[in-house]
Amino acid sequence: MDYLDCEDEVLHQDKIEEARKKMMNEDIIFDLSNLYKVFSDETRLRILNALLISELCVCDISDLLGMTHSSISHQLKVLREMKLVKAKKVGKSVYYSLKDDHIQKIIEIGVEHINEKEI
Amino acid sequence: MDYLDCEDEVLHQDKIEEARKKMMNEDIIFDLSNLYKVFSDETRLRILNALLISELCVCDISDLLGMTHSSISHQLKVLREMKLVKAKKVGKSVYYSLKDDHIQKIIEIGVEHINEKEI
DNA sequence: ATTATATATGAATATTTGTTCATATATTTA
DNA sequence: TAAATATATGAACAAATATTCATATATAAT
Repeated sequence: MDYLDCEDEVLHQDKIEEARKKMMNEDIIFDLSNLYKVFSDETRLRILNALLISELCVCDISDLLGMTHSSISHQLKVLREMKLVKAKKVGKSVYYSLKDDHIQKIIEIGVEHINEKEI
Repeated sequence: MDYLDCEDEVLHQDKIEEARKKMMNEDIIFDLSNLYKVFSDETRLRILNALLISELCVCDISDLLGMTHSSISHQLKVLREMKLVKAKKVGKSVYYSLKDDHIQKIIEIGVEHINEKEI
């Protein structure tokens, strides 16, 4: 059904071709979307924010955020799978900390954008 | 029900307090989560990626991504609301372009993280 | 004025996802 | 060894969200 299509004269074939050539490949887009998905949840952002300040065990995080251990543990699993945090087991406790400093940078740029937006 | 709680000895009150003091406020966390939500969808990332290369009308983007105008238009609305793109109407067409350069930075850091992860 | 085209949008649907609940596992203590 | 504690996880449920479909609006062309 060509009601979906625009007249040829409307399309900018040169621009479309240029974009087609220069765009990132689909695998990277997929990975990127999954990475940002991690930052799109308030609970995970709060966990990352807390770990940016101090290494913490699951109990600490639950207490700090006022949420159940289960909920926190599920989210920590997501963060582990995305290689954003690392876990260190000591006795019955598991201590979590950030794995690299991209996290801080990503959050900083986000904050910048939000602050500029308000102007 | 205190089965949710840890023994007091397990909690690190000093660290918890420090984190509580230094953490970003909830409004910013909320705004941040909404910003990253935009980047968490492949279609929106592809649109942003295309606009990073060239200004394009809705028809161009639909053609480039092989998706319906409706779908693209819905996503462009999200991008407009988050002030990530701007629209310029010329005749029947609407040309979209990026609103600021945080977008490029956010994507770049994301790509960096993904590349390092694979090592 | 009427028709066609480009874009926008509300509603419905299907999928994804965060939390809860129940339970499992691992470690420590009695 | 048995009981208690810290964490992890599968399944169920509820909420959020991307696309489709139908339709509306705005501009241009006839």
